[in-house]
Amino acid sequence: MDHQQLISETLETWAKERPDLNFAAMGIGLKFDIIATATMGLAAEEIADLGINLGEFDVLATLRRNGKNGVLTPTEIASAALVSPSGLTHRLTQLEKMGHIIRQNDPNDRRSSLVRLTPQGRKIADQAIERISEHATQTVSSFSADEVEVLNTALDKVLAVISQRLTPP
Amino acid sequence: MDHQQLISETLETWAKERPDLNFAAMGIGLKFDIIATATMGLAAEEIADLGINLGEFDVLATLRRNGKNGVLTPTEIASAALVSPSGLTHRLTQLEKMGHIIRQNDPNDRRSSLVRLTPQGRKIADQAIERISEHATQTVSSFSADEVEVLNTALDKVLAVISQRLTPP
DNA sequence: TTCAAATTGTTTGATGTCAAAGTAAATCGG
DNA sequence: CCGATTTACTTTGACATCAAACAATTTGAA
Repeated sequence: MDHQQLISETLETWAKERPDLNFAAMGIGLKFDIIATATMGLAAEEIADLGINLGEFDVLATLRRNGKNGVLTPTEIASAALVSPSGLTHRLTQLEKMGHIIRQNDPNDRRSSLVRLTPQGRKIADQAIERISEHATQTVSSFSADEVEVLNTALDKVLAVISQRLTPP
Repeated sequence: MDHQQLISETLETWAKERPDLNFAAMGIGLKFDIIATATMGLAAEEIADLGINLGEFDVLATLRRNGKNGVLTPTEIASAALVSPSGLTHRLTQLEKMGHIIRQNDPNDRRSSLVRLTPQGRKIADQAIERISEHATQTVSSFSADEVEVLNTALDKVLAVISQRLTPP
């Protein structure tokens, strides 16, 4: 059974068992989840043979995007990559083992450290972003410019609502 | 920094570092991921005090939706809940400990078993679906009927494309 | 009938994540 | 200047998940 069928069947059977409830909105949430899971899974496959997963890519990308130096503190990376401090420590340890980053002492703050992208790490980041952006472009290649805009607008509106909900009024 | 800002900043800095690539489509994927993560996180919070997580809810829901008996085999549940066999075993073990389901022998196939929702499990499933559907409805309550339809249409189109990609041509 | 192949569910081992506790250092109020 | 608080990162412990190996059983073809 494919995903669309799974979703519609879920909504239909729920409607039958609980006709007192409204499942239209829940269906939207379900679609988001399935799309996001599939999209991220495909992106992960694109870079798997580079030896990194999406979380590690996110760290490399954050450093790579950050302009000329490719140097950030763990705290800066963690907030940009939406990962917990402990999660980041693990990612950095892995990336350091692979030689994609190095950890240096921060001369201005001995609690902190400086995470620096190595030339090798930069190369991997570039290969990964090429593949990921290209794959994403392919995925929506059947959409017209109008459709892409409609989609983006809708997503932005949902994002705005979600942000409100995350920061309770 | 909020999510929308994080996304736009990510796309802008990438565009600056790699002007040779196109990041519009990747931004859409990023939005999907952030929306889905937030939505699922909020849904999980809604049911946390019932003592179950979203994965366990999915199992209870699958049984609850399944009509009169509330009985399915593990294989049937796994395919409906998009979980691996080993992941399902763990969920069933937890739910059995809580008294929400029981595992019985399948009289027709001794390799298999029958998973049955207990009255208590049914009650939890009903409470959970009430909260989750209501919360989802609230989330899109600021959308017009038209906007909801536009969103659903767009999501269906994305789902269709994703399904193709998952089953390579 | 018989035995190889397929199916069903569990176990095992590994991974990636987070929350909370821990360690070390910087900051700030008195 | 000094002690309490805050900040920065790591360590520890717990958890959910998956893939692969496994054990038990059924199916199906010769």
